Amino acid sequence: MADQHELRDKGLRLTPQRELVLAAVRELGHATPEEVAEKVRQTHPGINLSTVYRNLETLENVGLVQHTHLGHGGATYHAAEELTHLHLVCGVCGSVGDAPIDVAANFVNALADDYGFKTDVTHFAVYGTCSACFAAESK
Amino acid sequence: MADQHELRDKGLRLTPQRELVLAAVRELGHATPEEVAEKVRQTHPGINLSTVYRNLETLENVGLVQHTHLGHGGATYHAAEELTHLHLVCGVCGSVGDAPIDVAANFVNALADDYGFKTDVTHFAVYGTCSACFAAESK
DNA sequence: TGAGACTTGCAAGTAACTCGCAATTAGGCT
DNA sequence: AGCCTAATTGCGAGTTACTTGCAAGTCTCA
Repeated sequence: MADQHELRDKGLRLTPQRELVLAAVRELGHATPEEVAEKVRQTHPGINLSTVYRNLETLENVGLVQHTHLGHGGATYHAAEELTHLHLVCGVCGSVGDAPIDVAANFVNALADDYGFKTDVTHFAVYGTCSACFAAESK
Repeated sequence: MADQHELRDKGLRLTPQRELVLAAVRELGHATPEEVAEKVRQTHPGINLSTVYRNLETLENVGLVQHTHLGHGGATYHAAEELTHLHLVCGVCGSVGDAPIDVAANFVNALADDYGFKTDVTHFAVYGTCSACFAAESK
């Protein structure tokens, strides 16, 4: 029942929709609001898209999920506990790879030291060309 | 007249709209399509927004401009020759700072060595909190 | 100068959210 | 256990930021 309490603990009401949205985000890893809605509809067909949007926002406010910009405009949501990696988005094939935050540690520190800028590397994706596409491209 | 040839050289037709869009991007540094349109309207009031979008796309295809995602969904355009810096977007105040690409060199290399991922650091903004907001936040 | 391809302007269309509001429902209280 | 109030949901309309189809206009090259 820890699952029921984490929402209550944050001062949120425990509604089926809310639980399902959170569960969907966790299960999907990273997903657009649309994908979350689709997932939730498997068990709760009537859920409205705006409810999904509002719940994602609410859950984000209390720190249970976070969104990341992977490009093209739309945001994708992650469970907060999974946000331990950064996203490598390939501009050619569109794939999204992961890399541990550590690889960016130097970069983050440099920005902090030189510009006082406190970087959240997970919020935006890192754009480039993945190894597969790079190999294909340069052939 | 080099200005007229650079478009022709790329195999593009030289239309007033096209020139003005390119000039606007250069003058504005970084701008949304909407801002480009507004700028162009100062000298060419009738220009249509879709013409701006299409020209930005065309100019991007031939490498004269590039777009960057600064968050919130919209893209901003830059003249290709100005893309020598990365963008530090503050999530609190929304300001966009610049930093030379060099600070990311280590990071880019690490990604290349460990993941074969060829990063284009200028394409996506770097998200975080600027020094001013960080100071204000932690008070 | 003339033909043909490329461009533009315009209007309608689409995608992805956002907002207002009435009906519903969770939770604390008694 | 039942009630009351505020939070939440569903729904429809509205908004924002582009995208697309097409006819009319314009640039190039021969």
